[in-house]
Amino acid sequence: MDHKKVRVRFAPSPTGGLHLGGVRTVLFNYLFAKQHKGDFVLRIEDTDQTRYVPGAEEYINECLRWCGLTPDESPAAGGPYAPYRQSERKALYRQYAEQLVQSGHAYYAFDTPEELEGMRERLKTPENPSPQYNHVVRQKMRNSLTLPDAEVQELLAKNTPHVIRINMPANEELIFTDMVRGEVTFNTNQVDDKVLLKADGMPTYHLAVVVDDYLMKITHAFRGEEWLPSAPVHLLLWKYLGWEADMPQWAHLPLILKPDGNGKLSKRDGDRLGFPVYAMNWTDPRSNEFTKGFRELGFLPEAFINMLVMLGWNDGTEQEIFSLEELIRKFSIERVHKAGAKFDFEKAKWFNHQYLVRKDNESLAALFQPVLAEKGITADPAYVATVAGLVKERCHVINEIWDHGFFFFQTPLSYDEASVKPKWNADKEAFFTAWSEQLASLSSFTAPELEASFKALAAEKNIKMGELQLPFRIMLTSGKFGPPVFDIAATLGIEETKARIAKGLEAFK
RNA sequence: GCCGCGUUGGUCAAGGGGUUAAGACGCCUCCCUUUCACGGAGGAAUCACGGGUUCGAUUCCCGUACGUGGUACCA
Repeated sequence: MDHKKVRVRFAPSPTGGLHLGGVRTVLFNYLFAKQHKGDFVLRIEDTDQTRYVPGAEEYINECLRWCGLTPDESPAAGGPYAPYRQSERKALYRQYAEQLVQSGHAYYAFDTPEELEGMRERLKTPENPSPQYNHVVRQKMRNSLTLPDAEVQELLAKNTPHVIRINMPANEELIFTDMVRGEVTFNTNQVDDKVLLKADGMPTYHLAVVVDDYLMKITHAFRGEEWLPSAPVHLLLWKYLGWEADMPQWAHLPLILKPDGNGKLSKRDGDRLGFPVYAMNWTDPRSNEFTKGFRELGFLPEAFINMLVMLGWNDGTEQEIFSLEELIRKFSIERVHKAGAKFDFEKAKWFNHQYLVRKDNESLAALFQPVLAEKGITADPAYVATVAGLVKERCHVINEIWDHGFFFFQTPLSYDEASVKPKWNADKEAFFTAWSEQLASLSSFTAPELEASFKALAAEKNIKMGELQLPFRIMLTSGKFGPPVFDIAATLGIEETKARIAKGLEAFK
């Protein structure tokens, strides 16, 4: 093989939020590059000016930063092959398209959008619902293959709007080796004369991807499986441009599918099924449509990444939890699955839970502070860390720390009285009144101390612990949930504990 | 329609001519815990179908079915 430095790229178009599948493509690119001590470049494919969405590029940068998958070269960071935004490379592409026209591998086409539409309408039949501009149809269209030379020259001279199309050969078998699928075969009859250069002078994806991959010395091209059908166009372009020897190795990654079948996972499915599809919150600046993201839902980036990598890849062992460093070491494109994977949000939450439990309390507290701030609550970092430590094993996402620990930040307003009242009596009331009184005499307000004195008094008054613990819990938390009661009391502190006992006693009467 | 790609429990998946066909998520039962979780022990559940090849196919080949992607001056 060769000894070229590995260079890969992620080439999104800035049209909106970054999809799960996009992040996974980034991840595979990144892991492969880092494993081979290569470069990972971010290239923005903004050749469709009508679809450009302001803010989308910044959003992509921020997603990558959050995930810890920072590109070595990008529009923001620059690099030896700048610019990395295709709109800024516009002037570059035309010469290559013209070169292809010269060599007979491409031609000018003057058909207007209306004429194309008309052709499709005319040729459409039940057997052929989408007629292509192919080697037979092009004979009847207005292009430099059918028009007299003089007319072509005149049209060009008059700046008549035109595109440049690839001249797909008839009936050629194209074979290439895909890193995940092995040998893949196509017949050129099945692919149409794709537009290479649009009327506005911008290249289409097809031209831009090969020109830029060549110019940027990309060695391995990973992209979603949806690109497989247009691979023959790209293969031919590499060949016709005379760059065959430098063509990257292709890897078409399996898609991430809807959990309930039928198609690629889309952000619509997330809304419909109640889970995020985008990495981070995204608001479309034009429609103001809001789509929630994994980050804001309370996912940890390392868990998000781990969950994504397992969708289509495994190392052959039973291990499921991997750090980024470990993934860089162990990842192999050969072990990537060929088939698409249905997204399972339950499993995604399980991954996050694994990371939540392992994470230190201080970090969790820091991540949880914004959630508290949103509720107008200010709390001491050390206190929040204690709470996080107490409730984390029952949370799937950061935000759930609130669901399982809200009572650490606010006194219960109402109680699960149905679980207390039926068995409530004067003896129990007396117990709590007495115990509350003696709290001040404890040598330390800690869980073991509290439990010891609680037990002692219960024994003295001849009441079973179980009969007492539940009411106590409900006084403190309002319901049947939460960490061990004495841990809660110890965390709350003596004043708050006494206050809650008093308040509970009132409510249970 | 045509073309490409795919198909191991509900989901993610290991395996790959002879196996009791791993493991994880989820689900169910029990234990732990007089809360909820964590944890532990069990359980139900899988090789799409039909032909070959073979002494033997989940595994190799061919069909079929199904799924999925593409079929734009979108990426």
